[in-house]
Amino acid sequence: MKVKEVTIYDIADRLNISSATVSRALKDDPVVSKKTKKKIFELAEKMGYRPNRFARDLRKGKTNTIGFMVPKLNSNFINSVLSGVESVTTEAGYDLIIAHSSESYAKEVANASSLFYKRVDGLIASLSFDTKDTAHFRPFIDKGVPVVFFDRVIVTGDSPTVIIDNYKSGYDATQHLVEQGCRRIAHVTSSLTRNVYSERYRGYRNALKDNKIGFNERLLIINDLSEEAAIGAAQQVAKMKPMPDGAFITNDFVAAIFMKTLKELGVAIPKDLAVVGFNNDIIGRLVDPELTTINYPGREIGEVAAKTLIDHLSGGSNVKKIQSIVLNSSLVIRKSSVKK
Amino acid sequence: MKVKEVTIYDIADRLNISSATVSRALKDDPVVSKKTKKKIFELAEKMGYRPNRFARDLRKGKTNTIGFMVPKLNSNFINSVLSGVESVTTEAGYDLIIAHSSESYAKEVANASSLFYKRVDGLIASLSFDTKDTAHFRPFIDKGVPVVFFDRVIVTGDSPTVIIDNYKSGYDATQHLVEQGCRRIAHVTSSLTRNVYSERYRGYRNALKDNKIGFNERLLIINDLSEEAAIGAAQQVAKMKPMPDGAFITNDFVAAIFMKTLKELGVAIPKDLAVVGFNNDIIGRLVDPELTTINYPGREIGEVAAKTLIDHLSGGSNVKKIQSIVLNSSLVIRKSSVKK
DNA sequence: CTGAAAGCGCTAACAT
DNA sequence: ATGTTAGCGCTTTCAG
Repeated sequence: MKVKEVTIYDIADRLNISSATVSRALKDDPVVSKKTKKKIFELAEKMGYRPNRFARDLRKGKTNTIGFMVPKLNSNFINSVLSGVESVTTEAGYDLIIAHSSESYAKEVANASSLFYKRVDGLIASLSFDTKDTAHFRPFIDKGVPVVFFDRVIVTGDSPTVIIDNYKSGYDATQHLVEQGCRRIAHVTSSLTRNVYSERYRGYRNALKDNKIGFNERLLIINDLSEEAAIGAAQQVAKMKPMPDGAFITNDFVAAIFMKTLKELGVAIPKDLAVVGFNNDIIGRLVDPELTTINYPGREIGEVAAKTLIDHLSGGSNVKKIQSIVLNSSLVIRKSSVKK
Repeated sequence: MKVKEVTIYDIADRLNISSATVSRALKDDPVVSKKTKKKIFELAEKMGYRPNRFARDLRKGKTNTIGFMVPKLNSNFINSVLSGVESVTTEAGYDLIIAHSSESYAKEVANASSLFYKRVDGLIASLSFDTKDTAHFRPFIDKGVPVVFFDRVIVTGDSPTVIIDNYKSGYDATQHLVEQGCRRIAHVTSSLTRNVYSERYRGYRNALKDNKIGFNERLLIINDLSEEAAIGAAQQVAKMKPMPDGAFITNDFVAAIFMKTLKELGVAIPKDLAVVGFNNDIIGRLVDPELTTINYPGREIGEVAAKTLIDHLSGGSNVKKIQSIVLNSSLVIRKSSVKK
């Protein structure tokens, strides 16, 4: 059943020329005459020739493959990033291998090793919740395989990061709540060892401070951003006396569930409690009231990360020279936070 | 900067044995003595050896790669499927190459060709809206590369399909609306050339018929399932006189936007109009009222599709013998449809 | 149990 | 403008 594959030798034989000429012609090398090129293309087409990538990769020592390492796949944000990455890499002729860690450090380390053995030409990565260090990226750096981090990053000095200004976004979100008259603002977020969350938290703290509002540790709720955690956070907030009058929540999914749970508990939003989310997922426009959020341009992040990597790969810029690329983010005000 | 890669020859040289023995040892071939194996493993580890996949692939003539062709990536359902596929293929040691067509037939054809040239060992695919035929899958079949379709499928006789019973699901959804007292039931769906939509439509029609409700062509709204289309459908429905009292909508995202738009137009849901969606996306539980829907087990579909493919690849079952695998789906009743 | 050697298909010197 | 040839790293007969 298995049909024999056509090789450049088969083409060469039939045309009584050398395989080298065929190889050159197929790459459209200008050194080959138009006439022979034409003959070769036609015959290749006719014989159903398809180039053998392994032979080529083996010869050239590169895979034309880029690794995409993320904590999860079932997130709107990650999927936007992926679509941005995909469009750029495809355009540039690279394949993508996707690996996700389910937010586990151990799995992330395993994935790194797997991609390393698969010899990806470059890596685009965002870290898991509990990733402690970047030792597992060392092999890539040591072998000269460029790595670009996005979103959840660690600045290593070897790999650029593509991010937004999480500090400013956190500050803006909090400031907005203050301007709406909120004085007891809860912050629902996740592990503060991750830059994205710690920066947003720092923005929250500083906005409070600049408005002379004391920080209340009980209003800081740290969890794993799961559905259960979101429900728990809402229940916790509803029980507080006095109840908070605002909440800055580090992602839209959690914010949506948080709002829903509070509504079920009889809390009016935004009247009793104003809510600001993060990410600008589509979900924020489907819930009632519509969710104020921070627009986080996933697709652009993906495009920039991929472009940076490919630039480096094609000998353009050097990835080591870039520490970070910061994209614009902005507050999107909707009904969930407007008290006035 | 580029560090030379360690090969089996380097290991062989250092140990004064042949590369063949090293190769065998590395594969844990029982024919190699425990002692030499141990030495080899240790040295390989120490020298930082990593096998060269292209050399191996070149030699063996297979890529250990599976193609995943879908119409889009930004869909909850597709992502569930992907996560199911990913877990199975990773487990079995296959890489995944992902290609999406943005619902374009032309792009789908191009993707098929690209994956064909990349010599994937197998293919898992779901068709675009306007895909007319499966000629672009012919090359795979002809070369003996197995293809498994899921969700949006065409029965070819060569490739199995993994699906749910869309007819029954459509019937159940409609029947449920009838039982809630609906008599003028709109159906919002997409291109009836795709099996999923035509089958659901058939279920809708037959449920109406079995309940002696006449079919009204004006209540059938066909669009591209975009946000704009969903808004348009809602506006269209709101203007009808008499207004429909129920709607069966072919996906949850569209249903959510449809409901939201109607609510803004002053229509009470479910009282004035009951809604049933399709897919059981998380979004359905976040909107108000919560959305009645058909549970469509994406992850299981992905797992089954991948297992079927890999089974075939490892010489287990023969993919040609299976025409289709139908997984269970079921009606999930929530507030958006309950009038009583 | 181990070794020698051919060859997978392609590319890139180095000729001519 | 084209041909010759070596070799990328591995697996797999075939021999011992």
